[in-house]
Amino acid sequence: MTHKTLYPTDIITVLITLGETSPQLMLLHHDQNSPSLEGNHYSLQRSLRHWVETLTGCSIGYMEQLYTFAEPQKGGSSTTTPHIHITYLALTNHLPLSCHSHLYRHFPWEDRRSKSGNQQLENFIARIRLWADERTERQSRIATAFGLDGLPWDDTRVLERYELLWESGLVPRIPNEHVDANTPNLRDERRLLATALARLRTRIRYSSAIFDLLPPSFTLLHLQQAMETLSGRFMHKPNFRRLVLHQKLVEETGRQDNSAPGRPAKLYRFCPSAAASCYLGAAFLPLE
Amino acid sequence: MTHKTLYPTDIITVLITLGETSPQLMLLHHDQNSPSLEGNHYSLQRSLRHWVETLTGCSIGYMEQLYTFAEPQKGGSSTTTPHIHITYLALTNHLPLSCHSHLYRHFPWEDRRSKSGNQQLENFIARIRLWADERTERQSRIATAFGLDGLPWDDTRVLERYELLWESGLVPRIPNEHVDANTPNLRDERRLLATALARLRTRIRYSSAIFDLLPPSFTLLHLQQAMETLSGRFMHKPNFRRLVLHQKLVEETGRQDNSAPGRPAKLYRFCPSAAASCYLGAAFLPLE
DNA sequence: TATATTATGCTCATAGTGAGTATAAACCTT
DNA sequence: AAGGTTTATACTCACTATGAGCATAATATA
Repeated sequence: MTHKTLYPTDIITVLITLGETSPQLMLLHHDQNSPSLEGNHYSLQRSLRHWVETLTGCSIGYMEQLYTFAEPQKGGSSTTTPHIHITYLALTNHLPLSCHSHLYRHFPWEDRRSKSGNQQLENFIARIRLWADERTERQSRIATAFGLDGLPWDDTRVLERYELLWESGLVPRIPNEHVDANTPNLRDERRLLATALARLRTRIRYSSAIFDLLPPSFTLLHLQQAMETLSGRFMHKPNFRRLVLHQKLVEETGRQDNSAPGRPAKLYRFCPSAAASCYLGAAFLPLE
Repeated sequence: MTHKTLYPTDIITVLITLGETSPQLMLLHHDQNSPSLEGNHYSLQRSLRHWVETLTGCSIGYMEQLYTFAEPQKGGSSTTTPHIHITYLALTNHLPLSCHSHLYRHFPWEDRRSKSGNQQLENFIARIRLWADERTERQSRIATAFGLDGLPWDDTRVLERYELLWESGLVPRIPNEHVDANTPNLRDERRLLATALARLRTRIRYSSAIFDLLPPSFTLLHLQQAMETLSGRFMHKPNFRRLVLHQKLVEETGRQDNSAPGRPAKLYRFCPSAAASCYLGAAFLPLE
């Protein structure tokens, strides 16, 4: 019997909450100092969920495995056994702790609602086209990633965009700052965050995951703004309402929200019975 | 400095080809006996691709990481350090080796084209409803997974279906046979295969991955039958043609296919320029 | 009472889809 | 050579979802 190859492995959870204008995130690093988790994939996610919940005091809704990253150990050559980072995405509607950070601070160009984000994006596109030069391979990657040459902007292509910016040197290759103090030793942490944002945007589009980021009752505008914050795009209000109501995704609570000016909005609650075939990927307003 | 937690880790590649009536698969197990791979996630997939290609003599098209499974080591309790299996999905249009197996042999109920598959599914549904009893939690999982109570059949929910069948005991919990001789020691290998089939069906629906399973030139019927084989459903021929041609996914080669009886069909080739916003998830015929 | 502000409801043109039918081009049989 | 079989390809029609914009309702405030 030969020896098994042993890799240093840790588990990183990207915990997402909804902020005012940006998704908030918190990284939780499960490693050798943490209590050991159950050992099979059925129970691993369950016990990881419990560990995160007790550590942060929040209640996690949607959770899924994101990606497994491998990176060379510090100082080692590229063929020494790499570090393994198994990463998870978790959503919560309330986080008692406050040591989290704005996701769009790391990716301002992913927020197409803001003037500054659009300007930075425009700047990037101009410069990355120079980098691409005449190479058609690069040009077509750029076109699909950034929605050029008649192709539409796809908010879920976060990772493609980040990789192109990284390759072209438009974002610094070695980050000199970290998300928070107890950050894991992932060399390029933004790659993980880009993966998380991409997955998140896919999930809120094709599943009812958005409701795990909202309080139990909400107005349709709250729901719309949550979608807008996460997708980084504005939506058409009447069409968004039609989209949600037509699918019977929500039901009236009978109460109203009087905190805002104007006509008070009805409060709704999520209707899980219609969640199976949920689709919220329409009703976006055109960009620029 | 504390010790890092070390896990025995291997990499399993699920290599998929197109057979006559079923997807074919081959599992490739990269472990301590294999040459070591490059250590970061950029190069890991690249060197894994190269390793698989030289080992099998095929040329891999689409490739992506699937999922990372953890399972307790044999004989160990549930809290000892688990085995880690990092798994990848890879597609090829030609495999010189012949030691592969029919995917639907493991999941006959996933092939809705065959009489026997439909009958087994019907049988399963009847029996799993008894298992669910009055528990609404289980009932709703069953309804979305199997497309009951007015919900549509979703061919990508392979894993949900397999998990329900596993939990209810309708498929044996400990498999007594293996896919091939040099199979990895994954306790429940069918779970990996179900994950692979689910991902595969999603990819051919929303990307141009199907063309990596076809030869360079093909008729529209070849293309349709490839989609039918992988999704396990029949499609509406005129509508499928319209779907493909309208998106300009293919272009004529000028040649014809005279091997089949009847009017000869035009041979087409894939048109990568239109691949960015590829969608082949329509034109399915109704079931039953 | 008038006005601002927001919620909610409605219309209309268009594109995509499901379902079915009609024609075209090959071969085979007699 | 004529007619039939088989498959490819083209077309029609109804319906639904969507994009875009407009109209009305209900509250607060001046």
